[in-house]
Amino acid sequence: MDITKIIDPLNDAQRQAVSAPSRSMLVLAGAGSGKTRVLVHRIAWQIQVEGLSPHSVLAVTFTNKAAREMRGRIEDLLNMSAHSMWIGTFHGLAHRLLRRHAQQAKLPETFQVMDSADQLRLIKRLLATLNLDEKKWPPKQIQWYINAQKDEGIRARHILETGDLYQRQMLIIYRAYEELCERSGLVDFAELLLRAHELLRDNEDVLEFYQQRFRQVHVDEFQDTNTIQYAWLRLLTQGKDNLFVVGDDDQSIYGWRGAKIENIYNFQKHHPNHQVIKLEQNYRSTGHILKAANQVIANNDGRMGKELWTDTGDGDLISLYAAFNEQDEAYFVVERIRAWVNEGGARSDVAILYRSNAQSRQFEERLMATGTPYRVYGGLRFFDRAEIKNALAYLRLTSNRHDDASFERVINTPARGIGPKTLNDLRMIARNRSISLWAAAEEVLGQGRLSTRAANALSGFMQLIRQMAEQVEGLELFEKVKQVVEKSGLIALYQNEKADRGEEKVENLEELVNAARLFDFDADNEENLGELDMFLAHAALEAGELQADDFEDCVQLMTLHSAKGLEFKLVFLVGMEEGLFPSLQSIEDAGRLEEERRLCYVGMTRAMKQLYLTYAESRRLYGRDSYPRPSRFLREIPPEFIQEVRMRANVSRPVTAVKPKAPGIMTEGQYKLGQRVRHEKFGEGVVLQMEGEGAHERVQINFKTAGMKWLMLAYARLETL
DNA sequence: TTGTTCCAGCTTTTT
DNA sequence: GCTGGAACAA
Repeated sequence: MDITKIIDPLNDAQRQAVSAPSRSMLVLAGAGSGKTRVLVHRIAWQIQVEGLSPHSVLAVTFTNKAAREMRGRIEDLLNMSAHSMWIGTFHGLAHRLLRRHAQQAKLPETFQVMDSADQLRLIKRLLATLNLDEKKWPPKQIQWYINAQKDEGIRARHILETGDLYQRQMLIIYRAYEELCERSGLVDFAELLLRAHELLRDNEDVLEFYQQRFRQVHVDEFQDTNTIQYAWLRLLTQGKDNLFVVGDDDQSIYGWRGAKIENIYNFQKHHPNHQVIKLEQNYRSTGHILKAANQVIANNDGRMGKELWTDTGDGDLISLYAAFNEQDEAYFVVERIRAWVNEGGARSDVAILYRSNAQSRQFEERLMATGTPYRVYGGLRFFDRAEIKNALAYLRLTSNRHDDASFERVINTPARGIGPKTLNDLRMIARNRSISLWAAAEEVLGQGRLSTRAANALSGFMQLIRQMAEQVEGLELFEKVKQVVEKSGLIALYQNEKADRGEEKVENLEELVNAARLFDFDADNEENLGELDMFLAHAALEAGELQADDFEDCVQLMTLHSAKGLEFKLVFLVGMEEGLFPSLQSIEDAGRLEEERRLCYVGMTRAMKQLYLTYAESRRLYGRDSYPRPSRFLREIPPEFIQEVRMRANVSRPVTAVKPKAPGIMTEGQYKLGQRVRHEKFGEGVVLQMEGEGAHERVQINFKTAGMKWLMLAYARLETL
């Protein structure tokens, strides 16, 4: 047995965590301290050294990506398939449990998972049937309310009626919502977790089975768990002392969506026999970056206490740039990126991180103007697109006719003359009789109380669904999808769409067929689902990153939230201004301000080599000019770690002066065309072209050995020969 | 059924 | 100041 592979790459603290005897364990893993590595090696250790069966392993993450990575790394390390281990997201694993025990979970075998967009639509529909005004009862707010209740494990029947009108109305809606989901066999994301918890709580045999099976339970990003997730973990590990959690209280940035940092403290209370191990050695960033980040986060109260360190030296100072306005900020950042690339850096090693998505535009424009490839994270995901959802709705209906959400979605897409009036009638009947819309439609048609036109349209639609279901029977999955996409008329609909995006939608539908072809169906899956239902669940649970240009060398643009867990050699943390970061909404509340500070900590610790902080002295926000003060987080960084960058030659450059300059040949300035120069790194070369002026002046040089390069004059430190 | 106009709202996001 | 959604008109 070769355990050196498992143990050797670890430092002392990591090794201690990995090789500790089975017990409750809390690993406080600072940013870049090898958190995933510890988790992966811990599991490998237990299997190889302690003889744990892979079958007895449960490992839970938050994202599909993290789950995939963990599985992959375990397989690499152990050189075996991790097939029999339960490694997945909370939602994915809850889904699996519910499929296996649908009956005991009091769910129909055919239940379908809906994503948040589906949920929102369902709520809007519900409001209509309840005759409630969306203005007075915003659907978003209702969605938030319902999910918040579920995250806390609270059902409508647990809520006591109070005199509060708002509360009472919410309760009425929550009740009706539960009823509707029940009837349609629909399960939202929060419901997956809550149901799974109830399943274990209320069925002793099921609980015992899984308690026996999962001898070791591992959790990633524990600081992000919410109440019900932790309760679920506790049930599974009750009385077993076998819960191994990894997390970082300083990186808890999802409090606003129900994550309970308190779970870390409660873990210690609930597991008196637990051990805490801190991972503080950082393998990512330079000393200056870490020291600055430590100082910032030290301003928070009630931390578990952790200080990152590195033995690889201090590195460069952190650069601070005070931009004239947001355009100047973008100009500066992009020029720096170009200098980085000119000096041989990869664009994919560079990230621009911002607090809110709206900030990306300025940078995109500059990047575009300079022809710098970039990629913005956090756009629409593949399975979130309307055309894809429509196709899936048709597929769902062929599989389960009583899926009301899907029924409503496509009953008039493409338009077939079934208007709101007919639909409303159906809704009323369905609601009064507690049946599905499909059943209501059948009934109405049987009674013949619709106008001929409406009746024809409706029966035409139902006929179409029945026909599709029949035709598709027995076909391969991708054939099914292909048939449905065509027969439903969706392709034709989008082909005729004159707007430029019609073509793209058709392509996306083709891509869906392709996704179905590539779908890796596990025939003896533990959920005993058919291939189609499995595919549908996959679509809901995994929204799918769709960037095909992953391979292109791109500058990365994303919010601070989506940057968590990633690392880049060169990081720009932009918009460091009061009101933006920390955001206006968080400034008043001490708790939320601390979360912003953690976000700042997360952002800073993404940087490996160089960190730039920028803010604008004036910024156009919501149509008016604002003159924000620099972020308080800047003041929390000791000045000795910061170097101020002043790139502007003339301080009061007019706003509009920052235009992309056409590359032209200029002979001004210090250098002349054909001038021979020497560069520290690239050696000797000849100046071929020049552009820009003042601090933005750049020259193109053909180096003897390093080839053609564009260099920023201000930084290149060229020596004339 | 489609196109236009008007108006509120405006962090962060995974499943 | 822009955007998305809803209301309204043709």
